[in-house]
Amino acid sequence: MAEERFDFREAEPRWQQKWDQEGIYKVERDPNKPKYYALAMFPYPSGKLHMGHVRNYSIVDVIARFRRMKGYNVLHPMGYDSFGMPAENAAIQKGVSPAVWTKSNIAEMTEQLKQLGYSYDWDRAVYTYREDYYKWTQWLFLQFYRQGLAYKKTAPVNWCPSCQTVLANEQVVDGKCWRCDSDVTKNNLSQWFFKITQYADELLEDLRLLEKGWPDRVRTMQENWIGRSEGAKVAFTLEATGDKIPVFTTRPDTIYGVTFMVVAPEHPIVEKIIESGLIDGDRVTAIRAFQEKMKSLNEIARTSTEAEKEGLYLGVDVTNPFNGEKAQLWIANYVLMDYGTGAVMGVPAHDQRDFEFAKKFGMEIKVVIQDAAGTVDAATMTEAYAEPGAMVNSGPFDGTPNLEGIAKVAAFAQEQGFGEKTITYRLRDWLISRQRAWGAPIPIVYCDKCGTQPVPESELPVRIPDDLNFTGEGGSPLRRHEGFMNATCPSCGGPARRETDTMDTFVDSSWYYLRYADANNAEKAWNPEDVDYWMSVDQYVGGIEHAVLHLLYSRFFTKVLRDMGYVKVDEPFSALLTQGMVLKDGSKMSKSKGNTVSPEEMIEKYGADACRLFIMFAAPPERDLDWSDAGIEGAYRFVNRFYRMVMSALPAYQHARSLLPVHMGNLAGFMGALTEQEIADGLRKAEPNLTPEDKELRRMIHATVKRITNDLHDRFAFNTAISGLMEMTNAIYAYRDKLDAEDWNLRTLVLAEAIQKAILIIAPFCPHLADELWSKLGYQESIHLHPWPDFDENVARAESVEIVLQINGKVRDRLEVPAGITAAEMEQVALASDKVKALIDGKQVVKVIPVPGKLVNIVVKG
RNA sequence: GCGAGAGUGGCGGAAUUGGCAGACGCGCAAGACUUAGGAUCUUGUACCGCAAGGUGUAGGGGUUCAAGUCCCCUCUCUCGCACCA
Repeated sequence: MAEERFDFREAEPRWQQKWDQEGIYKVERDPNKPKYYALAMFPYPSGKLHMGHVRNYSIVDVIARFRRMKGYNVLHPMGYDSFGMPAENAAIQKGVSPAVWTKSNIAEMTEQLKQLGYSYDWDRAVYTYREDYYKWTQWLFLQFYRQGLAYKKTAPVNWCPSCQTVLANEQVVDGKCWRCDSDVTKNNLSQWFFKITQYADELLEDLRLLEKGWPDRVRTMQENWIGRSEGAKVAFTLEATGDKIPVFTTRPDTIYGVTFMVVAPEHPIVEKIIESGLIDGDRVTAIRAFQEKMKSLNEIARTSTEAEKEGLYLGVDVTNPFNGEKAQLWIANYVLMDYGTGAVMGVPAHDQRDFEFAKKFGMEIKVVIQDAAGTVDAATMTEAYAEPGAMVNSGPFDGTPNLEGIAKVAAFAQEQGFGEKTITYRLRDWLISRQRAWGAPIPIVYCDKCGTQPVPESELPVRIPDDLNFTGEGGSPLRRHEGFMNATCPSCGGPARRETDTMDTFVDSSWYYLRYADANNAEKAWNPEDVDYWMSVDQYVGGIEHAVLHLLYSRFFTKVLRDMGYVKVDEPFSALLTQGMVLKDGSKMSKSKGNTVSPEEMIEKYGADACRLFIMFAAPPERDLDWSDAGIEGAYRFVNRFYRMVMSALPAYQHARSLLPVHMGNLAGFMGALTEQEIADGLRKAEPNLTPEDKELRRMIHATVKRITNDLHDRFAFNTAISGLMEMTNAIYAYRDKLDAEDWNLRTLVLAEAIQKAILIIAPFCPHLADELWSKLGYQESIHLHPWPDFDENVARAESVEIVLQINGKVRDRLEVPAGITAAEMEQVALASDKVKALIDGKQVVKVIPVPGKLVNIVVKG
């Protein structure tokens, strides 16, 4: 008996099959229930699940199961983000087609997900690589195109030499490719973009809607990424050619302090100056050398704060439109072509970076903001003065407080016609072209006569041919596929070339959460009624690495689709939980370090339930979790301890049932289960016979149910919820040992109630174990369709509580007092305590502070 | 450099609103059962001290009857941004 264990190897697959057959996790729209959309970021089908996946999906599964039991209509779907490089690499290396490789990985991962007992509605699975999905990705592209939100332009773009494709800015991390870590270079190419900058302001503003639901960290990261900056644009004049060079500045109030100007080495004005013949050959050679040097450095090396400031005088001067003063024109490493206007005014007195540059190259420092004491002095200053002050040496603005000056100077420039107030963003448009074949082809053809033509919607999808030749050389295989390349122009019917770039896989994942609402629609991307019912996602869970990638793109998509009338929500994800990583020995699991833990082996050894329980118990969800082999052993032991607890209580449970009249619900016979109502009614009858131990167990159970419910509902404190469950289990063990079998009567309902509630609570964490034990109680229907246990406030309330007596804040005694005790009574009993009396003897009681139900602090002197 | 988060026993972590620091688990120790146990059950387990008692939440200071929690300074770690004009 003592060695009895939960036979997970037999029971887990059996329950999985039963759930599948009965379709208990399938979900439809239901106007009579509140809806709840629980979503995990869908995986790339790389082959096998890793522990990070298990953690992510276990968290969402617990949330989904809990909400389901709480009476919500829960949408909990899963799918695969299944376009992308690894499939193509497999094709190149192993000669297997990307589709075959992807499909077999999906099959394997789906099998694993099923083994873990996740409550997905598999009928709603989405697979981005399939025609029935990417047809709609292409359709969405056409909608964007029609709105002018998809456009093609030639620009310097990020190029990953290893992936042989361009990348969006968000996909370049520290100057390296987010996927393969190679150094990214800049290439000038004609590429397709989505105009995400058109939504920059709203994407920033609406972060406020997410204040409650999203972590500060992610909101801040998006805020920084969008990088809104208010200021002014002012055009300086290159007298020699008459060209205007606009600069962007956030400090127009310092414009009278300009002593030089710097442009990016690749700024077009540089070419113009060279072409104009204004400067001699030696200088041209020097400029060329400087440009070459900058080009050879990657972005990080060139623009890091650590890097020494480098610059070169171009030999020409510009004129400040405010005062007509001349300033030297330079190029320098620290000025970036793709931010602002690529040109910066140099105000060394009031900008630290300009100060350092001026010091190094011997430029004049001119003070135009003065502090109250008048101590800012160009001759003695050792760093830029960036504090507030009054404008000086600033013509008509002298005496103006500089913070007011910012707006006034900008307004003046606007009046005079050489500048304007403006806002600059760090955010760039989203480059979506990829020179890869395993993605959704961009539905565009090029006709010599008619130009760029969108593929008509009726001709979608533009299919990826299944006879592509993956060699790894010579660019995308689509380019070499004649059948794909050659198209007819939808406008004139003449011969045309097809666009051979595919879309960034982040386009696929920017709308998959909408497709889940209506996953099998062959006529439309989705039916608005379904999307309106299910959206927005109530709880989204995934890794922090998508803070400015997927999460920003999806927000953008939602806003565009809202403006086009396809969705009604402003934001796709009302609440976001970023789960921590799963570590081993303090560092990230990786094959190269050899510190991986395979979910497969863990499930095989301890079962899915133990695995899920450990991962939910070991750390709060947003924190990193260090995998511990001893820890999962502990979870495994608990699963069995729980199982034994219920099994050993079954005779008492059955005894209680035999004492109750057979109810309608129990007509199935003696194997029928006790309903909550029957237990509650029976306990009411048994009330006079209940011993203090009985009452204490009931109190403990009800109080703990309350606490756990709160942990799960309000704060995703799965770890403390599980510790509560363990405490319940410990209490039931202790109680059971005292329950004398000779003395059985309706009292055994106390135990019946306790185990029933405990099984219900463990259900979201250990779904197989719970259903197994639930059926042992006699229930025919799955526990996962049963409501979450409730608790009775009156039962949960303790009759007496232990209070602490403190003297000067130190604990000196403890007393058992009635729960409803008043502050005055507390004070009285505290001062009556022998221990307290002895300790305060001969001292003066200054103050007595009673805290109801908790403690009394006696402050004494002397 | 800027921004965010974190720092609590041997370890993972708990303390929800300023009110008993260390719940729960791991590990360890002892006992019971046992042919045996790495199974199971029970008990103990922050530190110092024989004890009474004292000390203790990165370090220092402060507010308060009372501080892991609030305020100020310092240190360390993690993450994000990083010459953004």
